[in-house]
Amino acid sequence: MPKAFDPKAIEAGWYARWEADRLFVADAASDREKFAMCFPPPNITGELHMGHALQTAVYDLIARYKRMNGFEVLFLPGYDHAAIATQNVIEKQLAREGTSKEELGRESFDARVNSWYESVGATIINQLRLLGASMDWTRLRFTMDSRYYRSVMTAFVAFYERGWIYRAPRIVNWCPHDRSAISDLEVEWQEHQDVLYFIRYPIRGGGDVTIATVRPETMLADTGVAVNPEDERYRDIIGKTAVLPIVGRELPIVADEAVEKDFGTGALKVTPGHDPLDYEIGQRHGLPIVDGMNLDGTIHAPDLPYNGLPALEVRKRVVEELKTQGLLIKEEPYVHQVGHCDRCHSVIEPLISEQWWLRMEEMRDKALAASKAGKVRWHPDRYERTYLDWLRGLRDWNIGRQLWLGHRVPVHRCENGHVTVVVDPPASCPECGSTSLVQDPDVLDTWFSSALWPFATLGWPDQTEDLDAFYPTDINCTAREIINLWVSRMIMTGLEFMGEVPFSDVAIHCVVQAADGRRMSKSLGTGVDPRELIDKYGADALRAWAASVAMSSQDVRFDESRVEGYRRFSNKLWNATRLVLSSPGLPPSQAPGPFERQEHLEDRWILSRLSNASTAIGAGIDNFAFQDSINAGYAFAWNEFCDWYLEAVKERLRAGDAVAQDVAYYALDILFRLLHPFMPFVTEELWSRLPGPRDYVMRSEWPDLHGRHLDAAAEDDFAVVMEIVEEVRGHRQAAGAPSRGGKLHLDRSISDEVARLVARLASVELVDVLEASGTPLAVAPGRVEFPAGTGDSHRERECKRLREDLAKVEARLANEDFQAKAPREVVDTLQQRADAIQEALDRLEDR
RNA sequence: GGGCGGUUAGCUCAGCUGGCUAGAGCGCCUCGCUUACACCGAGGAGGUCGUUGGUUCAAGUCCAUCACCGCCCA
Repeated sequence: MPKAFDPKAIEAGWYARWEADRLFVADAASDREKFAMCFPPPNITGELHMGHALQTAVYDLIARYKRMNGFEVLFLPGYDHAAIATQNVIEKQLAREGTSKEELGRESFDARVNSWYESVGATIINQLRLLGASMDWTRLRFTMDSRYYRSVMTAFVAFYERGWIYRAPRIVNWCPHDRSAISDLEVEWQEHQDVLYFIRYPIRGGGDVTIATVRPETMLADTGVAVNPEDERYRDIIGKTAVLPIVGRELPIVADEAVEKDFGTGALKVTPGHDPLDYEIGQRHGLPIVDGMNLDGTIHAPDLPYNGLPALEVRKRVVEELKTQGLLIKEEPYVHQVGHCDRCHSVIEPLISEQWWLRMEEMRDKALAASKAGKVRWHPDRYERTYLDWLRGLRDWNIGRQLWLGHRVPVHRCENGHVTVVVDPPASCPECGSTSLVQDPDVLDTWFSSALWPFATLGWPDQTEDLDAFYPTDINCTAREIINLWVSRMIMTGLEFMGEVPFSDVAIHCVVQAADGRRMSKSLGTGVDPRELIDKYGADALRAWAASVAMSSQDVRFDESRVEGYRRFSNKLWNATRLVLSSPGLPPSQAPGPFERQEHLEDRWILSRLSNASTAIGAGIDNFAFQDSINAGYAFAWNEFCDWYLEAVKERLRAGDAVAQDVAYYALDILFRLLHPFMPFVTEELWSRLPGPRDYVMRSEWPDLHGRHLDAAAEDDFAVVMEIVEEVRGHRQAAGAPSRGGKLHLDRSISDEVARLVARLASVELVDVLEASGTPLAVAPGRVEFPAGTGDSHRERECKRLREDLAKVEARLANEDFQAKAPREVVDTLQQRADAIQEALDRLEDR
């Protein structure tokens, strides 16, 4: 075995073997209990980032754990076409090449998109393999595959037939760059420094009213003025008519409770075509809608010189014009939230547009009922409220998008105006037989297709064996921001089409931030590429780090040194194994135990600790507290097995002691299995090197020891060993003595076994008698002496510390209320502690 | 504006239903290349647990208040 562990040397090889031996392929026909997870499909927009790496690590550790626990596990991979995002990426590419999708035309664009899918899809798959994800690649799914496409169409038709899909003009969030509507959830709000303009609108018959707006350019589409009915200032102008400057349109002045008295002047210009609130006010008062903007974000005002100019340009010109007319009263700096497209970051324009809508009422109610019945458990549970709050306020979903990429709405119109909504494109109109059919140009919101993921991937609407075997799936793990976009919608469609929630548990993992505490950003260069980390530290290190932070109560600032720490851990495991394997006279098989031969204290102790670790690691996974598992594994392996056990048995191993060999092998065997879900590569490698015939560690049984080997007496005795050793070392270091040598005398009350272990671990010679010149120990009756001197400074430091402790403890014990009200146990424990400190002090002070 | 989370060692984070003598990794200081590992070993320094009140025999842990940071939804 090489002296240092090199992740690169083993990782690729193992993954290839796992795959070749079909370890990850799920068998729907198996009679084992099924466990399924459909991996959240990454967007096919490019490389995977740290969030994906973390999420993959979590999923995969669960998958491997469940396999080891005897489940037939399906871990299904895939990716998502992410319509808007992907279209944006490809358009940017085209722009760099000096062309555009319009120039290419729809067909060439499609070809371009398809080649993109191929290359990026391969990149994503490759990255997941690098991470060691044990996914069933035979079941890889893509939302644009023909089968998946058909599922999406089927869902649309089913909704349509239920009467839940309709087409209607409404105010929507319009992205002028993408020339598409987007949903409320796809709007990002950013703070803008703007100007609030106060503009005077004359009133017919005398007087005027001043309104305030940050968007003067939209006034061209004003159709009313509104004031709050409670507002004394404006009571007498309600019902009058204002005249819109520049345009000359007559604007009824209406009273509406939605108007905020405190904003601006309290009088609101109403532009129903370009503001959601104004739209509602307009509806209530029968105000007409004027279309003031083109779909590319330029101003639509046919009779005015502004027609066709960009909105910001018109803003300037309108303000100029108002100034000349003396109608601009004042300008104030104003900070407010402006919506941006979360994909291309353009400013969102609210405008009226005819769109496809999906009625959500029935699905929402079913989802709420399912929650009430406790069908979905959330981890941490507080996220259930996030989900429920959103559901309760849910409105109809705008599922149409005006993009070139995605699932085309399966609505076909013939020349006679008949509408056909079917899964497969019809050859002719079922009503009039016309063969001149035109399909609706809109595509579906990407989330519409993702919402079907847990069952569409399994073959729905066909009643496939997979669907039967693996639906409902078990766990969904994702980021907070996806709860409403995706998780809730999966739950709703799952209930609707499958009659059952798509998974029983939702785990929300943390967000990995850059070192500055902000989101990692490619454009700012604060992103970290998981592949670089794998390259430097190995996939195991990255995964162990991910498991240690994934369920943090807050988002985590990325700290590379923690990943590095787990690489060192891999190396530690490697070298511990190397030491054990160097023991002469290897046992022939891997069936150590049940340890009928006489074990030494250190053997009984490490077995007890191992048992403890196995419980802790399993419980951590079961409770979605992965950090507990990884911490328990790390502490056991490094601080107990390596630091104490191996040091204690080194000589026995070298001497070929069969019991020590058995115990060491056994502990490593169990340890690698316990760590395998977290660090699959290094554990596979090391486990395979242990003696005896071996299959794959993932196919071995999960070693839940159920308390086997627990040995309280051994733990107590070994604790004494550790205490004495540490004190001796403390004295040694304080005395400036060399790292070995010196004499130790221990009282007869200390067992021989403890004494011998102490002598070995502290590198001192045990003596029967020690002259009074030795330094007394605090933790046990005994004395230690080094050739260089006694090192009283350590002793003095200890005395000081103990006296301070004692004072505190005694003060608490002296409190009558404490004695009277605290539970007996607590009082007793504290009293024992006081006694112990006193005892130690007595020993130290007795020269 | 509504809701949620966070504020613990120089840094990144643990601390469950109150009993802590507050932990880990990294970093720092002092020793040590002792045939598993210098990707290491031994020893050590470092925290009035954001503020101010309250409940309690006892509060990092519960309640309230304020301050700052972040997220979600309007």
